[in-house]
Amino acid sequence: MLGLSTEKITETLKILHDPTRLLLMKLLTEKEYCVCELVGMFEVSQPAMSQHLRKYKKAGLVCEEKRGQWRYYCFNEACEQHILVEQIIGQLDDNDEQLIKLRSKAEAITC
Amino acid sequence: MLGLSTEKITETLKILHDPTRLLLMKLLTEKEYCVCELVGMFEVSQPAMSQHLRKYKKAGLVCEEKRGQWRYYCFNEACEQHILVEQIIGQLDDNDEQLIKLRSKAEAITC
DNA sequence: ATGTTATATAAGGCAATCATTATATACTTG
DNA sequence: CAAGTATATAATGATTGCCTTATATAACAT
Repeated sequence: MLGLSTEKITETLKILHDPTRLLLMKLLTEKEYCVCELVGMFEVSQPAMSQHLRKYKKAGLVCEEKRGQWRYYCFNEACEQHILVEQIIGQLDDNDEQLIKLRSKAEAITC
Repeated sequence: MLGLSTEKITETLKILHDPTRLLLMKLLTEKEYCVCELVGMFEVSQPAMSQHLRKYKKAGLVCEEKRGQWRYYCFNEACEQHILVEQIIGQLDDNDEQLIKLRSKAEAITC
């Protein structure tokens, strides 16, 4: 086991220490979402969501796919930090109220 | 497995996203240190170290023991977030240069 | 081509974080 | 008790982070 550098770990924790980004990452490990869905689910502004996603992208945490006028994001399972990320979100209570609400909202959204 | 709340996880990540506090936590899981040792090892000011330790303490991450004029700190293995913390520091490369330097400095310090 | 929708980027403001300087507390030693 | 050492706390200032507003880009529809 080689392990990660201090810098890589702190970079990852800086990204996931935000509640929106922590829950968002949990969802992105389960399936892909397009930006407009995420904006609706989290009730944040479109630029705010876009900036959250940019942080993930800069750290290599997500895959991005453009289809039509939409961009879909999901967790990049091949990233260097994938075990760390999986362990962190694995600590989340699966019955977390916010998570349940987010998932139910997702179903109601059509971009 | 119950899991932790979003707030508890983000609180913990906020504490460990700082490189000094990440490495420091790694050391505190191995053995106890007094504040003056830590100040010498990390080459930070005494108040800065004291404030780092206060953050740990506020989050319940450390045990504190006063012996003589020294205060010794170590990881609180009974804390709610102990698995999360152990997983995060478990990702650290054990041969991390900074870690090796810190440990060798520790031996040279006598308060 | 024009308008509309989806998304990104840039610029600005406010709040949180981190280190520093200064001061306080508490124990120890003479 | 006075001086010294270890530690904590408070106040200030600089930096960073996150959101907002405004604007740009790109795909699609008419």
